[in-house]
Amino acid sequence: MTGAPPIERTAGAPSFTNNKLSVLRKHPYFADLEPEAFDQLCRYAKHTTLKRGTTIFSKGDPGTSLIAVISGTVKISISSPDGRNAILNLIEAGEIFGEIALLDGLSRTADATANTNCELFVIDRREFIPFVRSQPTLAMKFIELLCARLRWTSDQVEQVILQDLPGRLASALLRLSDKHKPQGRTISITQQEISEMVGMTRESINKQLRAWATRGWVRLEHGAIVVLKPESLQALVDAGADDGE
Amino acid sequence: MTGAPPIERTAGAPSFTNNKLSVLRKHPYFADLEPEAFDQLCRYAKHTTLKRGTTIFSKGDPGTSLIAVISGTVKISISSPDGRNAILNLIEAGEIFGEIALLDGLSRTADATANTNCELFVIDRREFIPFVRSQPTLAMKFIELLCARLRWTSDQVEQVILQDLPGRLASALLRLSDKHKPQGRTISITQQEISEMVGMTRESINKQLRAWATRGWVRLEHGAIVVLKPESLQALVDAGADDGE
DNA sequence: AGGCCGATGTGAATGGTTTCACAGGCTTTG
DNA sequence: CAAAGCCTGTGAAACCATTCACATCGGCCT
Repeated sequence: MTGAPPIERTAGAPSFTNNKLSVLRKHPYFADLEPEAFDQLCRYAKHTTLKRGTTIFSKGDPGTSLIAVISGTVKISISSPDGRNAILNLIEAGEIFGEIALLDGLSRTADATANTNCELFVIDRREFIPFVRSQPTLAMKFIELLCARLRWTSDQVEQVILQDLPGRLASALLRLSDKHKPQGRTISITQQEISEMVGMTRESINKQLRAWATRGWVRLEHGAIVVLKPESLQALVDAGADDGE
Repeated sequence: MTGAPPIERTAGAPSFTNNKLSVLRKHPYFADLEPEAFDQLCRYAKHTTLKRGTTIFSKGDPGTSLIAVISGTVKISISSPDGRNAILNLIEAGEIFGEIALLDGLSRTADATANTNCELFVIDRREFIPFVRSQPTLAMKFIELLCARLRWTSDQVEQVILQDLPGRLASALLRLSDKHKPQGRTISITQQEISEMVGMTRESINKQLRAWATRGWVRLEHGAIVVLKPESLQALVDAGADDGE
Protein backbone atom coordinates (compact mmCIF):
# COMPACT_ATOMS: atom_id res chain seq x y z
CA MET A 1 0.00 0.00 0.00
CA THR A 2 2.68 2.41 1.01
CA GLY A 3 4.97 1.38 -1.81
CA ALA A 4 2.31 1.91 -4.44
CA PRO A 5 3.02 4.24 -7.33
CA PRO A 6 0.40 6.98 -7.16
CA ILE A 7 -0.47 7.17 -10.82
CA GLU A 8 -3.34 9.47 -10.06
CA ARG A 9 -2.77 12.07 -7.43
CA THR A 10 -4.74 12.02 -4.21
CA ALA A 11 -7.73 14.06 -5.05
CA GLY A 12 -8.96 16.97 -3.03
CA ALA A 13 -11.49 18.18 -5.57
CA PRO A 14 -14.96 17.18 -4.35
CA SER A 15 -16.28 16.79 -7.88
CA PHE A 16 -13.74 14.11 -8.57
CA THR A 17 -14.18 12.44 -5.21
CA ASN A 18 -17.92 12.31 -5.49
CA ASN A 19 -17.68 10.86 -8.94
CA LYS A 20 -15.50 7.97 -7.88
CA LEU A 21 -17.37 7.41 -4.66
CA SER A 22 -20.71 6.93 -6.32
CA VAL A 23 -19.84 3.25 -6.51
CA LEU A 24 -19.47 3.16 -2.76
CA ARG A 25 -22.48 5.33 -2.15
CA LYS A 26 -24.70 2.71 -3.65
CA HIS A 27 -23.28 0.00 -1.49
CA PRO A 28 -25.60 -1.45 1.16
CA TYR A 29 -23.20 -0.60 3.97
CA PHE A 30 -23.34 3.08 3.24
CA ALA A 31 -26.59 3.50 1.34
CA ASP A 32 -28.70 4.65 4.25
CA LEU A 33 -26.07 6.75 5.91
CA GLU A 34 -27.02 10.40 6.09
CA PRO A 35 -25.43 12.42 3.28
CA GLU A 36 -23.39 14.66 5.55
CA ALA A 37 -22.05 11.67 7.47
CA PHE A 38 -21.05 10.06 4.22
CA ASP A 39 -19.31 13.23 3.06
CA GLN A 40 -17.43 13.39 6.31
CA LEU A 41 -16.38 9.78 5.84
CA CYS A 42 -15.08 10.64 2.37
CA ARG A 43 -12.98 13.42 3.74
CA TYR A 44 -10.97 10.85 5.70
CA ALA A 45 -10.32 8.80 2.63
CA LYS A 46 -7.15 8.82 0.58
CA HIS A 47 -7.24 7.74 -3.02
CA THR A 48 -4.68 5.33 -4.50
CA THR A 49 -4.16 3.40 -7.69
CA LEU A 50 -2.33 0.09 -7.73
CA LYS A 51 -0.99 -2.20 -10.40
CA ARG A 52 -1.93 -5.85 -10.53
CA GLY A 53 0.13 -7.95 -8.19
CA THR A 54 0.95 -5.17 -5.73
CA THR A 55 0.88 -6.19 -2.10
CA ILE A 56 -1.59 -4.09 -0.12
CA PHE A 57 -0.81 -5.57 3.26
CA SER A 58 0.50 -8.83 4.69
CA LYS A 59 -0.68 -11.10 7.43
CA GLY A 60 0.64 -9.93 10.76
CA ASP A 61 1.02 -6.27 9.79
CA PRO A 62 -0.41 -3.80 12.26
CA GLY A 63 -3.78 -2.95 10.77
CA THR A 64 -4.56 0.70 10.83
CA SER A 65 -6.88 1.21 7.93
CA LEU A 66 -10.08 0.24 6.20
CA ILE A 67 -9.93 -0.07 2.46
CA ALA A 68 -12.69 0.38 -0.09
CA VAL A 69 -12.37 -0.95 -3.61
CA ILE A 70 -13.44 1.58 -6.22
CA SER A 71 -12.50 -0.49 -9.23
CA GLY A 72 -10.70 -3.78 -9.85
CA THR A 73 -10.56 -6.73 -7.49
CA VAL A 74 -8.44 -7.51 -4.45
CA LYS A 75 -7.38 -10.98 -3.39
CA ILE A 76 -7.45 -11.93 0.28
CA SER A 77 -5.22 -14.92 0.85
CA ILE A 78 -2.91 -16.73 3.23
CA SER A 79 0.14 -18.86 2.62
CA SER A 80 1.93 -21.59 4.50
CA PRO A 81 5.67 -21.87 5.05
CA ASP A 82 5.92 -24.72 2.52
CA GLY A 83 4.59 -22.64 -0.33
CA ARG A 84 0.96 -23.66 -0.49
CA ASN A 85 -1.45 -20.79 -0.43
CA ALA A 86 -5.17 -20.32 -0.16
CA ILE A 87 -7.52 -17.63 -1.40
CA LEU A 88 -10.05 -16.68 1.25
CA ASN A 89 -12.03 -14.09 -0.65
CA LEU A 90 -12.07 -11.87 -3.71
CA ILE A 91 -13.16 -8.32 -3.02
CA GLU A 92 -14.78 -6.47 -5.89
CA ALA A 93 -15.60 -2.88 -6.73
CA GLY A 94 -17.98 -1.38 -4.20
CA GLU A 95 -16.91 -3.66 -1.39
CA ILE A 96 -14.67 -2.92 1.55
CA PHE A 97 -12.08 -5.02 3.34
CA GLY A 98 -9.56 -4.88 6.15
CA GLU A 99 -12.30 -4.15 8.65
CA ILE A 100 -11.22 -6.69 11.24
CA ALA A 101 -7.87 -5.16 12.03
CA LEU A 102 -9.39 -1.71 11.66
CA LEU A 103 -12.04 -2.35 14.25
CA ASP A 104 -10.10 -4.28 16.86
CA GLY A 105 -6.76 -2.64 16.29
CA LEU A 106 -4.84 -5.91 16.11
CA SER A 107 -2.81 -7.38 13.30
CA ARG A 108 -4.04 -8.29 9.84
CA THR A 109 -5.34 -11.82 9.58
CA ALA A 110 -4.39 -12.41 5.95
CA ASP A 111 -2.55 -11.01 2.97
CA ALA A 112 -4.20 -8.60 0.53
CA THR A 113 -2.92 -8.10 -3.00
CA ALA A 114 -4.27 -6.33 -6.05
CA ASN A 115 -5.66 -9.09 -8.24
CA THR A 116 -6.09 -6.66 -11.13
CA ASN A 117 -5.13 -3.03 -11.51
CA CYS A 118 -7.32 -1.24 -9.07
CA GLU A 119 -8.35 1.98 -7.41
CA LEU A 120 -8.76 2.10 -3.68
CA PHE A 121 -9.85 4.44 -0.94
CA VAL A 122 -7.99 4.11 2.32
CA ILE A 123 -9.46 5.26 5.61
CA ASP A 124 -7.26 5.60 8.65
CA ARG A 125 -8.16 4.05 11.98
CA ARG A 126 -7.33 7.06 14.12
CA GLU A 127 -9.87 9.16 12.33
CA PHE A 128 -12.39 6.46 11.81
CA ILE A 129 -12.97 4.88 15.20
CA PRO A 130 -14.24 8.04 16.93
CA PHE A 131 -16.44 8.58 13.91
CA VAL A 132 -18.02 5.14 14.26
CA ARG A 133 -18.55 5.76 17.95
CA SER A 134 -20.45 8.92 17.18
CA GLN A 135 -22.65 7.29 14.56
CA PRO A 136 -24.67 4.45 16.07
CA THR A 137 -26.20 3.73 12.69
CA LEU A 138 -22.80 3.23 11.17
CA ALA A 139 -21.78 1.02 14.08
CA MET A 140 -24.81 -1.16 13.45
CA LYS A 141 -23.87 -1.32 9.78
CA PHE A 142 -20.47 -2.57 10.70
CA ILE A 143 -21.99 -5.13 12.98
CA GLU A 144 -23.99 -6.35 10.02
CA LEU A 145 -20.91 -6.38 7.85
CA LEU A 146 -19.04 -8.46 10.39
CA CYS A 147 -21.96 -10.84 10.67
CA ALA A 148 -22.00 -11.26 6.91
CA ARG A 149 -18.29 -11.99 6.92
CA LEU A 150 -18.75 -14.52 9.69
CA ARG A 151 -21.44 -16.25 7.72
CA TRP A 152 -19.19 -16.36 4.67
CA THR A 153 -16.26 -17.72 6.64
CA SER A 154 -18.32 -20.25 8.58
CA ASP A 155 -19.65 -21.44 5.27
CA GLN A 156 -16.12 -21.99 4.11
CA VAL A 157 -15.23 -24.00 7.18
CA GLU A 158 -18.34 -26.06 6.69
CA GLN A 159 -17.59 -26.78 3.06
CA VAL A 160 -13.97 -27.63 3.63
CA ILE A 161 -14.60 -29.92 6.58
CA LEU A 162 -17.72 -31.74 5.51
CA GLN A 163 -17.61 -31.88 1.75
CA ASP A 164 -15.42 -33.86 -0.60
CA LEU A 165 -13.84 -32.39 -3.71
CA PRO A 166 -16.92 -32.38 -5.96
CA GLY A 167 -19.07 -30.90 -3.22
CA ARG A 168 -16.59 -28.18 -2.39
CA LEU A 169 -16.04 -27.27 -5.99
CA ALA A 170 -19.77 -27.20 -6.66
CA SER A 171 -20.51 -24.90 -3.77
CA ALA A 172 -17.61 -22.63 -4.67
CA LEU A 173 -19.00 -22.30 -8.18
CA LEU A 174 -22.47 -21.59 -6.88
CA ARG A 175 -21.25 -18.95 -4.48
CA LEU A 176 -19.21 -17.29 -7.18
CA SER A 177 -21.99 -17.34 -9.75
CA ASP A 178 -24.31 -15.86 -7.14
CA LYS A 179 -21.93 -13.02 -6.60
CA HIS A 180 -21.61 -12.36 -10.33
CA LYS A 181 -25.27 -12.81 -11.08
CA PRO A 182 -25.50 -9.58 -13.10
CA GLN A 183 -22.94 -10.88 -15.60
CA GLY A 184 -25.01 -13.96 -16.26
CA ARG A 185 -23.59 -17.30 -15.28
CA THR A 186 -20.07 -16.69 -16.49
CA ILE A 187 -17.48 -16.69 -13.75
CA SER A 188 -14.21 -15.05 -14.67
CA ILE A 189 -11.64 -17.04 -12.80
CA THR A 190 -8.77 -19.35 -13.61
CA GLN A 191 -8.74 -22.95 -12.52
CA GLN A 192 -5.60 -22.17 -10.58
CA GLU A 193 -7.49 -19.58 -8.56
CA ILE A 194 -10.43 -21.86 -7.92
CA SER A 195 -8.11 -24.58 -6.75
CA GLU A 196 -6.66 -22.18 -4.20
CA MET A 197 -10.09 -21.14 -3.02
CA VAL A 198 -11.17 -24.72 -2.57
CA GLY A 199 -7.92 -26.02 -1.17
CA MET A 200 -7.05 -28.67 -3.73
CA THR A 201 -4.68 -29.00 -6.67
CA ARG A 202 -5.36 -27.45 -10.04
CA GLU A 203 -5.18 -30.86 -11.69
CA SER A 204 -7.91 -32.34 -9.52
CA ILE A 205 -10.10 -29.33 -10.16
CA ASN A 206 -9.52 -29.60 -13.87
CA LYS A 207 -10.49 -33.25 -13.99
CA GLN A 208 -13.68 -32.69 -12.06
CA LEU A 209 -14.64 -29.70 -14.18
CA ARG A 210 -14.06 -31.67 -17.37
CA ALA A 211 -16.25 -34.46 -16.08
CA TRP A 212 -19.05 -31.98 -15.47
CA ALA A 213 -18.42 -30.31 -18.81
CA THR A 214 -19.02 -33.57 -20.67
CA ARG A 215 -22.28 -33.91 -18.75
CA GLY A 216 -23.27 -30.42 -19.80
CA TRP A 217 -23.34 -28.99 -16.30
CA VAL A 218 -20.70 -26.37 -17.03
CA ARG A 219 -18.84 -24.95 -19.99
CA LEU A 220 -15.12 -24.21 -19.76
CA GLU A 221 -13.63 -21.18 -21.41
CA HIS A 222 -10.28 -19.54 -21.23
CA GLY A 223 -10.03 -18.00 -17.78
CA ALA A 224 -13.73 -18.47 -17.19
CA ILE A 225 -16.35 -21.02 -16.27
CA VAL A 226 -20.00 -20.92 -17.28
CA VAL A 227 -22.44 -22.65 -14.97
CA LEU A 228 -25.15 -24.24 -17.10
CA LYS A 229 -27.03 -26.35 -14.57
CA PRO A 230 -26.83 -24.80 -11.14
CA GLU A 231 -29.60 -27.13 -9.96
CA SER A 232 -27.46 -30.16 -10.62
CA LEU A 233 -24.56 -28.67 -8.71
CA GLN A 234 -26.84 -27.68 -5.88
CA ALA A 235 -28.28 -31.17 -5.72
CA LEU A 236 -24.78 -32.54 -5.45
CA VAL A 237 -23.99 -30.23 -2.55
CA ASP A 238 -27.19 -31.17 -0.76
CA ALA A 239 -26.71 -34.88 -1.30
CA GLY A 240 -23.37 -35.03 0.44
CA ALA A 241 -20.44 -37.19 -0.63
CA ASP A 242 -21.27 -38.41 -4.12
CA ASP A 243 -19.93 -37.06 -7.35
CA GLY A 244 -23.35 -36.99 -8.96
CA GLU A 245 -23.07 -40.09 -11.11
CA MET B 1 -34.13 -24.85 24.00
CA THR B 2 -37.90 -24.70 24.13
CA GLY B 3 -38.18 -28.40 24.81
CA ALA B 4 -35.80 -28.25 27.75
CA PRO B 5 -36.98 -29.42 31.13
CA PRO B 6 -36.76 -26.38 33.43
CA ILE B 7 -35.18 -28.07 36.40
CA GLU B 8 -34.70 -24.76 38.11
CA ARG B 9 -37.45 -22.22 37.73
CA THR B 10 -36.77 -18.99 35.91
CA ALA B 11 -35.50 -16.74 38.61
CA GLY B 12 -36.90 -13.35 39.36
CA ALA B 13 -35.13 -12.80 42.64
CA PRO B 14 -32.32 -10.27 42.13
CA SER B 15 -30.15 -11.83 44.79
CA PHE B 16 -30.12 -15.10 42.91
CA THR B 17 -29.65 -13.47 39.54
CA ASN B 18 -26.73 -11.38 40.70
CA ASN B 19 -25.09 -14.37 42.21
CA LYS B 20 -25.20 -16.41 39.03
CA LEU B 21 -24.30 -13.49 36.83
CA SER B 22 -21.05 -12.76 38.60
CA VAL B 23 -19.43 -15.16 36.13
CA LEU B 24 -20.64 -13.02 33.28
CA ARG B 25 -19.84 -9.79 35.01
CA LYS B 26 -16.17 -10.65 35.01
CA HIS B 27 -16.16 -11.39 31.35
CA PRO B 28 -14.24 -8.97 29.09
CA TYR B 29 -17.31 -8.21 26.99
CA PHE B 30 -19.25 -6.84 29.90
CA ALA B 31 -16.57 -5.92 32.40
CA ASP B 32 -16.42 -2.24 31.61
CA LEU B 33 -20.11 -1.74 31.06
CA GLU B 34 -21.64 0.67 33.53
CA PRO B 35 -23.33 -1.16 36.44
CA GLU B 36 -26.80 0.14 35.71
CA ALA B 37 -26.53 -0.85 32.05
CA PHE B 38 -25.45 -4.29 33.10
CA ASP B 39 -28.35 -4.61 35.49
CA GLN B 40 -30.73 -3.57 32.76
CA LEU B 41 -29.22 -6.22 30.52
CA CYS B 42 -29.82 -8.82 33.22
CA ARG B 43 -33.43 -7.89 33.46
CA TYR B 44 -33.89 -9.05 29.87
CA ALA B 45 -32.34 -12.41 30.59
CA LYS B 46 -34.19 -15.63 31.25
CA HIS B 47 -32.55 -18.39 33.19
CA THR B 48 -32.64 -22.02 32.04
CA THR B 49 -31.04 -25.31 33.00
CA LEU B 50 -30.42 -28.03 30.42
CA LYS B 51 -29.36 -31.64 30.54
CA ARG B 52 -26.40 -32.91 28.56
CA GLY B 53 -27.31 -33.62 24.96
CA THR B 54 -30.22 -31.21 24.76
CA THR B 55 -30.52 -29.31 21.50
CA ILE B 56 -30.43 -25.57 22.07
CA PHE B 57 -31.00 -24.55 18.47
CA SER B 58 -30.42 -25.97 15.01
CA LYS B 59 -28.87 -24.58 11.90
CA GLY B 60 -31.45 -22.67 9.89
CA ASP B 61 -33.68 -21.80 12.83
CA PRO B 62 -34.73 -18.17 13.02
CA GLY B 63 -32.30 -16.71 15.51
CA THR B 64 -33.94 -14.44 18.00
CA SER B 65 -31.72 -14.67 21.03
CA LEU B 66 -28.29 -14.31 22.49
CA ILE B 67 -27.24 -16.96 24.97
CA ALA B 68 -24.75 -16.73 27.80
CA VAL B 69 -23.28 -19.83 29.43
CA ILE B 70 -23.30 -19.65 33.22
CA SER B 71 -21.99 -23.15 33.80
CA GLY B 72 -21.20 -26.19 31.68
CA THR B 73 -20.14 -26.16 28.04
CA VAL B 74 -22.07 -25.85 24.81
CA LYS B 75 -21.06 -27.46 21.54
CA ILE B 76 -21.39 -25.52 18.30
CA SER B 77 -21.44 -27.91 15.38
CA ILE B 78 -22.71 -28.62 11.92
CA SER B 79 -23.60 -31.83 10.17
CA SER B 80 -23.81 -32.96 6.59
CA PRO B 81 -26.64 -34.93 5.02
CA ASP B 82 -24.51 -38.08 4.94
CA GLY B 83 -23.97 -38.17 8.67
CA ARG B 84 -20.55 -36.58 9.08
CA ASN B 85 -20.45 -33.78 11.55
CA ALA B 86 -17.98 -31.17 12.64
CA ILE B 87 -17.47 -29.30 15.87
CA LEU B 88 -16.82 -25.63 15.25
CA ASN B 89 -16.39 -24.42 18.78
CA LEU B 90 -16.90 -25.30 22.42
CA ILE B 91 -18.39 -22.49 24.49
CA GLU B 92 -17.53 -22.50 28.17
CA ALA B 93 -18.85 -20.82 31.28
CA GLY B 94 -18.64 -17.04 31.03
CA GLU B 95 -18.79 -16.96 27.26
CA ILE B 96 -21.70 -16.06 25.02
CA PHE B 97 -22.85 -17.46 21.72
CA GLY B 98 -25.57 -17.10 19.13
CA GLU B 99 -24.59 -13.50 18.51
CA ILE B 100 -24.58 -13.68 14.72
CA ALA B 101 -28.24 -14.47 14.26
CA LEU B 102 -29.06 -12.16 17.13
CA LEU B 103 -27.38 -9.21 15.55
CA ASP B 104 -28.36 -9.61 11.92
CA GLY B 105 -31.73 -11.22 12.51
CA LEU B 106 -31.13 -14.04 10.05
CA SER B 107 -31.05 -17.77 10.60
CA ARG B 108 -28.66 -19.69 12.82
CA THR B 109 -25.47 -20.75 11.10
CA ALA B 110 -24.89 -23.92 13.11
CA ASP B 111 -26.35 -26.28 15.67
CA ALA B 112 -25.91 -25.73 19.39
CA THR B 113 -26.27 -28.51 21.92
CA ALA B 114 -25.52 -28.83 25.62
CA ASN B 115 -22.25 -30.72 25.81
CA THR B 116 -22.64 -31.15 29.55
CA ASN B 117 -25.45 -30.25 31.89
CA CYS B 118 -25.50 -26.50 31.85
CA GLU B 119 -27.09 -23.28 32.98
CA LEU B 120 -27.83 -20.56 30.47
CA PHE B 121 -29.12 -17.04 30.28
CA VAL B 122 -31.17 -16.24 27.23
CA ILE B 123 -31.60 -12.70 25.97
CA ASP B 124 -34.28 -11.91 23.42
CA ARG B 125 -33.54 -9.98 20.26
CA ARG B 126 -36.54 -7.66 20.41
CA GLU B 127 -35.44 -6.27 23.71
CA PHE B 128 -31.78 -6.37 23.02
CA ILE B 129 -31.28 -4.59 19.72
CA PRO B 130 -32.67 -1.21 20.82
CA PHE B 131 -30.55 -1.57 23.92
CA VAL B 132 -27.37 -2.02 21.89
CA ARG B 133 -28.30 0.97 19.77
CA SER B 134 -28.60 3.13 22.84
CA GLN B 135 -25.25 1.98 24.25
CA PRO B 136 -22.42 2.82 21.90
CA THR B 137 -19.95 1.22 24.28
CA LEU B 138 -21.82 -2.04 24.14
CA ALA B 139 -22.00 -1.83 20.37
CA MET B 140 -18.25 -1.44 20.22
CA LYS B 141 -17.92 -4.43 22.52
CA PHE B 142 -19.97 -6.49 20.15
CA ILE B 143 -17.87 -5.32 17.27
CA GLU B 144 -14.86 -6.60 19.15
CA LEU B 145 -16.60 -9.88 19.88
CA LEU B 146 -17.42 -10.35 16.22
CA CYS B 147 -13.86 -9.54 15.26
CA ALA B 148 -12.59 -12.14 17.71
CA ARG B 149 -14.95 -14.71 16.25
CA LEU B 150 -13.80 -13.85 12.76
CA ARG B 151 -10.21 -14.32 13.78
CA TRP B 152 -11.04 -17.69 15.30
CA THR B 153 -12.96 -18.82 12.25
CA SER B 154 -10.38 -17.55 9.77
CA ASP B 155 -7.81 -19.46 11.74
CA GLN B 156 -9.85 -22.58 11.29
CA VAL B 157 -10.09 -22.09 7.55
CA GLU B 158 -6.38 -21.54 7.43
CA GLN B 159 -5.61 -24.70 9.38
CA VAL B 160 -7.98 -26.87 7.44
CA ILE B 161 -6.89 -25.68 4.02
CA LEU B 162 -3.16 -25.35 4.47
CA GLN B 163 -2.20 -27.94 7.02
CA ASP B 164 -2.09 -31.70 6.77
CA LEU B 165 -3.33 -34.01 9.50
CA PRO B 166 -0.41 -33.69 11.91
CA GLY B 167 -0.39 -29.93 11.54
CA ARG B 168 -4.11 -29.58 12.11
CA LEU B 169 -4.08 -31.87 15.10
CA ALA B 170 -1.12 -30.07 16.59
CA SER B 171 -2.68 -26.65 16.28
CA ALA B 172 -5.98 -27.91 17.66
CA LEU B 173 -4.18 -29.27 20.70
CA LEU B 174 -2.29 -26.04 21.18
CA ARG B 175 -5.43 -23.93 20.94
CA LEU B 176 -7.24 -26.17 23.39
CA SER B 177 -4.41 -26.26 25.89
CA ASP B 178 -4.20 -22.48 25.65
CA LYS B 179 -7.83 -22.15 26.49
CA HIS B 180 -7.52 -24.51 29.46
CA LYS B 181 -4.24 -23.09 30.69
CA PRO B 182 -5.48 -22.76 34.29
CA GLN B 183 -6.00 -26.54 34.48
CA GLY B 184 -2.42 -27.22 33.50
CA ARG B 185 -1.74 -28.99 30.23
CA THR B 186 -4.45 -31.58 30.54
CA ILE B 187 -7.16 -31.28 27.93
CA SER B 188 -10.38 -33.05 28.80
CA ILE B 189 -11.69 -34.23 25.47
CA THR B 190 -12.29 -37.51 23.75
CA GLN B 191 -10.46 -38.49 20.59
CA GLN B 192 -13.83 -38.68 18.90
CA GLU B 193 -14.47 -35.03 19.70
CA ILE B 194 -11.04 -33.93 18.55
CA SER B 195 -11.51 -35.79 15.30
CA GLU B 196 -14.71 -33.84 14.71
CA MET B 197 -13.03 -30.55 15.50
CA VAL B 198 -10.21 -31.28 13.11
CA GLY B 199 -12.30 -32.88 10.40
CA MET B 200 -10.70 -36.29 10.23
CA THR B 201 -11.53 -39.79 11.42
CA ARG B 202 -11.05 -40.92 14.97
CA GLU B 203 -8.73 -43.70 13.83
CA SER B 204 -6.36 -41.33 12.07
CA ILE B 205 -6.28 -39.07 15.09
CA ASN B 206 -5.59 -42.00 17.34
CA LYS B 207 -2.67 -43.20 15.27
CA GLN B 208 -1.09 -39.77 15.14
CA LEU B 209 -1.54 -39.24 18.85
CA ARG B 210 0.02 -42.59 19.63
CA ALA B 211 2.99 -41.74 17.45
CA TRP B 212 3.49 -38.55 19.42
CA ALA B 213 2.92 -40.36 22.69
CA THR B 214 5.81 -42.76 22.00
CA ARG B 215 7.97 -39.73 21.29
CA GLY B 216 6.95 -38.23 24.60
CA TRP B 217 5.24 -35.19 23.13
CA VAL B 218 1.88 -36.03 24.68
CA ARG B 219 0.43 -38.44 27.19
CA LEU B 220 -2.90 -40.13 26.53
CA GLU B 221 -5.37 -40.69 29.33
CA HIS B 222 -8.94 -41.80 29.41
CA GLY B 223 -10.97 -38.97 27.94
CA ALA B 224 -8.05 -36.59 28.17
CA ILE B 225 -4.79 -35.62 26.54
CA VAL B 226 -1.80 -34.08 28.27
CA VAL B 227 0.45 -31.91 26.16
CA LEU B 228 4.02 -32.47 27.31
CA LYS B 229 6.03 -30.67 24.64
CA PRO B 230 4.04 -27.79 23.21
CA GLU B 231 7.23 -26.44 21.58
CA SER B 232 7.55 -29.55 19.46
CA LEU B 233 3.95 -29.30 18.34
CA GLN B 234 4.35 -25.61 17.61
CA ALA B 235 7.47 -26.27 15.58
CA LEU B 236 5.52 -28.78 13.55
CA VAL B 237 2.79 -26.25 12.83
CA ASP B 238 5.30 -23.61 11.82
CA ALA B 239 7.27 -25.94 9.61
CA GLY B 240 4.34 -26.85 7.39
CA ALA B 241 3.72 -30.28 5.93
CA ASP B 242 6.00 -32.66 7.80
CA ASP B 243 5.04 -34.97 10.60
CA GLY B 244 8.03 -33.98 12.67
CA GLU B 245 10.22 -37.01 12.03
C1' DA C 1 -19.82 -58.78 40.65
C1' DG C 2 -21.60 -58.94 36.09
C1' DG C 3 -22.81 -56.57 32.04
C1' DC C 4 -23.11 -52.89 28.90
C1' DC C 5 -21.42 -49.02 26.55
C1' DG C 6 -18.45 -45.55 25.27
C1' DA C 7 -13.49 -44.74 24.47
C1' DT C 8 -9.20 -46.50 22.80
C1' DG C 9 -5.93 -49.20 19.98
C1' DT C 10 -4.55 -51.64 15.55
C1' DG C 11 -4.12 -53.87 10.98
C1' DA C 12 -5.35 -54.67 6.10
C1' DA C 13 -7.60 -53.26 2.12
C1' DT C 14 -9.57 -49.51 -0.53
C1' DG C 15 -9.86 -45.26 -2.82
C1' DG C 16 -9.47 -40.62 -3.72
C1' DT C 17 -5.74 -36.77 -4.23
C1' DT C 18 -1.52 -35.40 -4.96
C1' DT C 19 2.69 -35.46 -7.54
C1' DC C 20 5.15 -35.52 -11.52
C1' DA C 21 5.80 -35.09 -16.27
C1' DC C 22 4.44 -33.39 -20.36
C1' DA C 23 1.56 -31.19 -24.55
C1' DG C 24 -1.05 -28.03 -26.59
C1' DG C 25 -3.58 -23.25 -26.53
C1' DC C 26 -4.34 -18.59 -25.94
C1' DT C 27 -2.35 -13.85 -24.74
C1' DT C 28 0.76 -10.60 -23.99
C1' DT C 29 4.87 -8.20 -24.99
C1' DG C 30 9.11 -6.76 -27.01
C1' DC D 1 5.31 -12.00 -35.51
C1' DA D 2 7.70 -14.61 -32.40
C1' DA D 3 8.96 -15.80 -28.02
C1' DA D 4 7.65 -16.14 -23.45
C1' DG D 5 4.44 -17.14 -20.04
C1' DC D 6 0.35 -18.31 -18.05
C1' DC D 7 -3.72 -21.36 -18.64
C1' DT D 8 -5.52 -25.72 -19.76
C1' DG D 9 -5.66 -30.82 -20.46
C1' DT D 10 -4.14 -35.71 -19.30
C1' DG D 11 -2.02 -40.08 -17.76
C1' DA D 12 0.68 -43.01 -14.47
C1' DA D 13 2.52 -43.77 -10.05
C1' DA D 14 2.91 -42.79 -5.20
C1' DC D 15 0.79 -41.61 -0.91
C1' DC D 16 -2.09 -40.85 2.69
C1' DA D 17 -6.44 -40.99 5.01
C1' DT D 18 -10.60 -43.58 5.16
C1' DT D 19 -13.13 -47.62 5.77
C1' DC D 20 -13.96 -51.84 7.88
C1' DA D 21 -13.31 -55.23 11.21
C1' DC D 22 -12.10 -56.43 15.48
C1' DA D 23 -9.93 -56.55 20.40
C1' DT D 24 -9.16 -54.19 24.85
C1' DC D 25 -9.94 -51.20 28.51
C1' DG D 26 -12.51 -48.30 31.82
C1' DG D 27 -16.62 -46.69 34.02
C1' DC D 28 -21.21 -46.81 35.33
C1' DC D 29 -25.57 -48.98 36.47
C1' DT D 30 -28.18 -52.67 38.56
